[in-house]
Amino acid sequence: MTSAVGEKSAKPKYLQIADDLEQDIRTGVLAPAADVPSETTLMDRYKVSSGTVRKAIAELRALGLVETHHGKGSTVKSRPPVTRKSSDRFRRSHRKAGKAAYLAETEQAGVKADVRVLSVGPVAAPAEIAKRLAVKEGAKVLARRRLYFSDGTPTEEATSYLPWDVARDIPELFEHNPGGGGIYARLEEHGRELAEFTETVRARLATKQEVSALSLSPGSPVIHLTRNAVTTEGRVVEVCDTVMAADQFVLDYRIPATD
Amino acid sequence: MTSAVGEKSAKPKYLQIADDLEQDIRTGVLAPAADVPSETTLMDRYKVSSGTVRKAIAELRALGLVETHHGKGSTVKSRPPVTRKSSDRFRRSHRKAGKAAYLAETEQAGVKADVRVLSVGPVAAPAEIAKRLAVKEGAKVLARRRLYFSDGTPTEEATSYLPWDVARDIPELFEHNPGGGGIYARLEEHGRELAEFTETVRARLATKQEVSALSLSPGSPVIHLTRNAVTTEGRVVEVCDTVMAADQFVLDYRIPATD
DNA sequence: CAGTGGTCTAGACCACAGT
DNA sequence: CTGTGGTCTAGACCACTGC
Repeated sequence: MTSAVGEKSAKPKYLQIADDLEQDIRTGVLAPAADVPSETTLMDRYKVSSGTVRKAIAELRALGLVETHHGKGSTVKSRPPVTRKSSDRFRRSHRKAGKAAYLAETEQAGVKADVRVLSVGPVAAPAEIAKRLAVKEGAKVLARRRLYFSDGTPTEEATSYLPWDVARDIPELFEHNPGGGGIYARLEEHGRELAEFTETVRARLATKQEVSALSLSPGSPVIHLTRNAVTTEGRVVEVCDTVMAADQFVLDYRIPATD
Repeated sequence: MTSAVGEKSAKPKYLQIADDLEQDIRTGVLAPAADVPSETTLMDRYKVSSGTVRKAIAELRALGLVETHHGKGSTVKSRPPVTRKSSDRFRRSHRKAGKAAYLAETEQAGVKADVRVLSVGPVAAPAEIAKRLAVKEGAKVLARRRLYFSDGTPTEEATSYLPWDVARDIPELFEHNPGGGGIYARLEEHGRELAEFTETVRARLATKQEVSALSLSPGSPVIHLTRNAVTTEGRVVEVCDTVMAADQFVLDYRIPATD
């Protein structure tokens, strides 16, 4: 008897089934990308009703171990290598060499990176962005929305906001491809010397829009990163709002031990 | 008719009910800490069966809007102010003033902070910790496990690991209370001058152990932060492994624009 | 004790995928 | 078309809370 479930145990059946399947996944009996047994198969195997099997599968989905597709079934998630955002990715020397930040890092991680620019144009500044840029809420700012891919799967959605008076004078910023070194290189070429960046990191569950944009499963966590680019004059000339699939990224920071 | 659900709409009933309740929460009809209507009440109100109501409530739980307690019911989550880990929390001047890092920051956020030291003593170094400390896996290291509370609710579990030869000479590190300024102050008093910290940030869903330790709901996201403390000689004298409830923390970092 | 949520059943019907 | 998952019902019984 391979499946002894429900024998006056403390654990509910659906958790026992989920744990069984989790074992199979972790030990490799169910390899990445393999099909999880269908609901009817599991109903037979464990002598339970559909609702119980469905709850077990839902548990695995919540753990991020499987993904389910209507009409096809559930498959074990593959664990793609994580990209690493080192905190030296904004080195001026990288920009001078014509590399944008995202390329400087994904390249050394051995991942095929890809960007699709979704939109470029004026928008009304949302509240938090306006505050960071020190403009009025709803003021006209330039927004550049883009979607990043690692090895073909979307992993990150980012929107850069620039004050209109800054962006106005830099025609490349209105192009889909802002040129080598990215928008930071263009800003520095036009007299906006960058002194520092500040990043704010939050983690939360993905919204419905993010689930579809990044093709996540509902209930997946995301990292929400908001970055200010500050010039030597102390002006914030760009705010970049980024949402990343949490399982794809590890963020690294260095903090000097100042007095 | 206040509750028009199920009228050949695209949306499943359980989502319509969840959306209804979400509106009530966001508009304040259901205030924080207020009781969500009981399942039987909702079954009556919407003329649906128990399973459908339960799925709606589960949806709200997944969104982090309510929490459910067996035998009592569901209540709207209060949104406690987020603590903010500014990257200047390791300033030597704070240590000299006798403040530990966690106090230096929570104090200025107006939150009642609390620590409980769970254990202090030698352990065998886990793989990743050993690598960071440059010792052999399984080597004896000093571990200090502690649990942090904000306004009475547990929000963060942290374990510090120190190489045995470093910890050995500092008796305060074996006490539950390491004294003013925390363990970093003690390290510096004993000739380990700290030059920098490096932090690695990940986000993921909470494990079962973390769910119970931090009293989260299953499927809640956590921030997993691992910090190295590096001396001027380049030695890593402490690794701190921290798991935080994601909705309680915002991490702030400054990155100078180096060449 | 009554009222709450937690688990589970044995079906039904619908929507989607692939043959 | 068959097989898959997605929604839903109308109950049952159990476990926890608080009076």
